[in-house]
Amino acid sequence: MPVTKSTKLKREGAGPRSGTRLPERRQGVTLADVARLAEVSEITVSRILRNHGPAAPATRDRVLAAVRETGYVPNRLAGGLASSGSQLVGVIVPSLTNIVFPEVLGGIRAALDGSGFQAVIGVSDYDLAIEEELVASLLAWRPEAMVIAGFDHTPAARAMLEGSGVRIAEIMEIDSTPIDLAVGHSHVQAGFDTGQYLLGRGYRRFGYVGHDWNADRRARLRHDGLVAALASAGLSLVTTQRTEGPSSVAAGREQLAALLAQGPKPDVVVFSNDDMATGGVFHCMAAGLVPPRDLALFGFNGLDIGQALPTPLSTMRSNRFLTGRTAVEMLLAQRTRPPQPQVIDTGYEILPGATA
Amino acid sequence: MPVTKSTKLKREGAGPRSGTRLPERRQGVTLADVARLAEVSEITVSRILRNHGPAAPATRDRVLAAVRETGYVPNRLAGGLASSGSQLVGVIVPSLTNIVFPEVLGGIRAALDGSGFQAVIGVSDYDLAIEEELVASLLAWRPEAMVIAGFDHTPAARAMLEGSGVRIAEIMEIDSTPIDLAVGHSHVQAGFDTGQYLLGRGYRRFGYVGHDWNADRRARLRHDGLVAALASAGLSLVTTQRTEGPSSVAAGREQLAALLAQGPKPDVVVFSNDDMATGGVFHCMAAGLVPPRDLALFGFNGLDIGQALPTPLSTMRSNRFLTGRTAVEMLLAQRTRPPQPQVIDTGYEILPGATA
DNA sequence: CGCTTCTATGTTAGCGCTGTCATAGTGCGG
DNA sequence: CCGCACTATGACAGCGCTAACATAGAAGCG
Repeated sequence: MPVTKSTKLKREGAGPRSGTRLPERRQGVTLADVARLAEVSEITVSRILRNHGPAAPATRDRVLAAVRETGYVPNRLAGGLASSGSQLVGVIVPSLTNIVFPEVLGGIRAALDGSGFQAVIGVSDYDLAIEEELVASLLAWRPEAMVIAGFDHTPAARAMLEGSGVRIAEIMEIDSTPIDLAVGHSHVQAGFDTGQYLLGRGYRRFGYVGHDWNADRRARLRHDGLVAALASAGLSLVTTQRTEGPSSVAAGREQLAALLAQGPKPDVVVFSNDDMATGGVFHCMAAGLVPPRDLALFGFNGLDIGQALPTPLSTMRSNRFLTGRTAVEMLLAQRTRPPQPQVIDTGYEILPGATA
Repeated sequence: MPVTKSTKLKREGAGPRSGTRLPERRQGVTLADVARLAEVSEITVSRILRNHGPAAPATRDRVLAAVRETGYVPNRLAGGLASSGSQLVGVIVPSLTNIVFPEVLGGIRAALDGSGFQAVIGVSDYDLAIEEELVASLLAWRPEAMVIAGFDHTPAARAMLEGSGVRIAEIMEIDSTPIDLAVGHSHVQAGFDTGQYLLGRGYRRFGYVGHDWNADRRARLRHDGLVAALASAGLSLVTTQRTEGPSSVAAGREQLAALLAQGPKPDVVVFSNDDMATGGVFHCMAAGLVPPRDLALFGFNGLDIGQALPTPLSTMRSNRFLTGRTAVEMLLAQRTRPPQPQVIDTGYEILPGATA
């Protein structure tokens, strides 16, 4: 066999590269370098590294040795371009500091595990303009699929998503019609069920403590569902308190204090989520109020922190991990969009706890 | 206005080789399509889209209109390949569910904002083998820089990082010599200072509650620093409790209960971090112990949750956001590795709180 | 023993974009 | 008017890799 077959132009020159001998781990080792060292063609190296197509054990060993010796790291940009497939899944979430999103990402990573795909994460900070930029930016990497939290997108972002042709999962809610696939649960229904549950427990004077509705539209949907449940019993919220900022334990504490300092006294307060509700529990502790005797509290999400409280929080658990995993599993199982948008309900359950 | 304009020109000639004229990629507007529509060359479109080189206003308008009409999204794989620059920064963190890492990512994103660079995040789950895979995988995208938490890497991962030639920031600790740049603070010193501080407050019978040291080596460094401070006062830990699992509020609660149920009674317990310490506070609340009167508690990190507690946690605040931001700023400011490894201390401060 | 079927490897032709150098057009001073 | 410095645009050659199509032996087979 022809040993020194230089298919392409040989790159001679006083550059930082040296002969094909010493294992000098340098940036700029290419397939051609490995192929030359192993005395095979580039495509053979490529095939062996990807476990694609047949290969003689002896050749394989020689190639792998050459890879090790040169410290070769494949260039995915080139690989993706050549095969028009990036092995990437784009993910856009509004936040990473709200623990529910890292949990979703955990599910996504679990589904991706062993698939050879990798997630590229974008964080929109609850800002649709940033989300639009992220959509463009991630689409530019030609992902095989996209996962994006929520249904709220700018028209441009929606157009890009639709026009991209890649499979799209809109997750965390199912109260609207998705572009392609929705995985999550109904927040309106969750809010409604919360109301029904608490009415069933005998509460009648409902208070609400929430955070920014513009950013967290899902929190508003739950609120609306709650109000609907109350309305169906001829009731309405007796008092409401809402911060313009994001949800946090500190905000929940402050907002409950503010709520109780003014206006009618509720017998139960529903919080926009567990972070806020945990803050509410802290306020009660500091103020000497014992839930649910003096005041009942109810959250949403079913976070670990709420369940580790001295008095476990009464709340509703959503399946974040399952949502992320299911979304990616469905996306990878069927690489083309179905004729009709699909919706998967990952559900939720009430955690009775001891605060309501 | 997602009007249904004939965005993607329908291409026929589905034959395997339809000359070099009409591209009939299933789905994908390319520069060539835009160029044809705008009646300019591809390079002109490329230059205008990148704001690179001169362009007549009329041409620019025509090109931008064509881009809009076709819904063109640049292919970054191709762009990166051609210019050998991906505009990517690889980031590897051990976890996203531990809030400190999203906070670091916040700092990284802040530094990246407006730079045109994008972060690609890998999560190692505190597993060095996974970290090694991630290093290879991220390096394959030819990032301009890498940020990685900690100094602990497999030999192979270290070799890849060193050999890649790209700038590397090892963050969150500075107790070892970095490959290139370290940004963070000394955990040994933090542990030592914790000990000194508590000794100064009069505590003498120290207990320790921790979590998995194999995964979280930095927690161990703090422990070691604490022990050193005690030793310098002729003391040692009177009792220790450690879970094999990760840190969590629930684990902290259980471990403190276990610690108090057996062996000598401490007058202060130092926790491996704020999550664990918060669990400790919860245990005290449930057990009727009032800190610091009955038992003092001390954490690490300075998380919001600890400060929102009815009794704010005594702890040490580290600057996660600053660490992430500083690391990326330094990396981008100087694109080649300095002759000597650099170390930046982002420090910490004691939050007195009210539990110790 | 001619012919099909594998297996192992190579050759060719781009993937979509950008760096580099070349080429027209333009205003302007001398 | 010529040369000069620009400005605006284009032609061309790859970046590093892989799909698709060869090719050449080695079996398999009736």
